[in-house]
Amino acid sequence: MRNGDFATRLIAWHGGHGRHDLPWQNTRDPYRIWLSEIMLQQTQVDTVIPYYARFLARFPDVASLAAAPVDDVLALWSGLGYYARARNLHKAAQAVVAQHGGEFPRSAAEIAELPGIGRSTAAAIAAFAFGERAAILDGNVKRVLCRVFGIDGFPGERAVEQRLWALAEDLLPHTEIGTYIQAQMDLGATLCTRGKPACGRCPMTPICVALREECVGELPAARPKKAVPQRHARVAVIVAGGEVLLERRPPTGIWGGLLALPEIPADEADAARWVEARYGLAARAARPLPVLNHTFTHFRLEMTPVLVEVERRQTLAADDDHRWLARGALADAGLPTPVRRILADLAAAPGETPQRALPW
DNA sequence: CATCCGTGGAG
DNA sequence: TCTCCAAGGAT
Repeated sequence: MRNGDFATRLIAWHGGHGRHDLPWQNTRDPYRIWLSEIMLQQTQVDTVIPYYARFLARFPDVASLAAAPVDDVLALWSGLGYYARARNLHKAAQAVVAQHGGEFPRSAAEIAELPGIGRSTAAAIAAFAFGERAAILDGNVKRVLCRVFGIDGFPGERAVEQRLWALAEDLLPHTEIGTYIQAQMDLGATLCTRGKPACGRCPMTPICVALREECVGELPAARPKKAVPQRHARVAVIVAGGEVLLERRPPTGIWGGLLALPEIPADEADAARWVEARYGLAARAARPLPVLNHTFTHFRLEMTPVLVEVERRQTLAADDDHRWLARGALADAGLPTPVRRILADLAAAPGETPQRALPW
């Protein structure tokens, strides 16, 4: 087959069977396209849609995003994961304002210089917004190419990925780039899916190597298995006067830069004493709350929240790294999902004694 | 280059 | 309950 057949089939299929009404389509505004591409990194369409709408309502353009405090950006990202995306998005917006006069750069090469934007994302933005002839290589494209061209080996391996990039470049049509890029994503997302691909409705049926050799289910090759480590953490739910103390996490590592519950050192037996010593707050009592398990891609975390009620919060003033959060402000705070869950459960649970008001 | 970085859906 | 990984990028 000729390379051109791939694009021709794809574009023809997309007219009648592709997706045309996603919230980030039907625009050439690079800001809206950029935001969607970042949110969609390692994240499925249905998950992104409500976040995308809320984010755009609050930050309709690059200038408003650049001018915002990073905490406001993280708050709108809360629950979406991979929070470095939000921090990089904010940094990139400021770079567009400071270094490009508020105008989004127009070439894939320049776009890729911005933080959080790699080769594939830069190509998608340049293609959709400016019609540049640039290849993408996301999960959808990797899966489709591995199957249609019968490429074996785990796509995360350098050699396989290089081969896929070269192939993606070779397959690029000379016209209708935006449609072609979108069609690649649509084919992978709606027909050539990971499990149960709909080969019967696929435009690549006549040319698909995996289909012909009956190895669609084996391609692309799976990621090599690795043991997932189990970690444990105790976190302090420090409550005073209906507010809970949050502490900013270090800029690197899990939940970097987010406000979260303070982590109690593993060798610290007495949570109440630790709170008194570290924060100068007089603790009345400490009691464990229900354990919560959270699974990440690369480890599991068993979190044990310990409720520590303190006399008053005046001795520890809020600063940039410490915040007292009222229950009503929970929804608007940039918290990691398990922390949000712990606090929501606490707010919903009955008090320790029926007569006493909820601690928070 | 292998590892790290979140969360939720699907099977 | 468990596995696998989705519109990847930074280090």
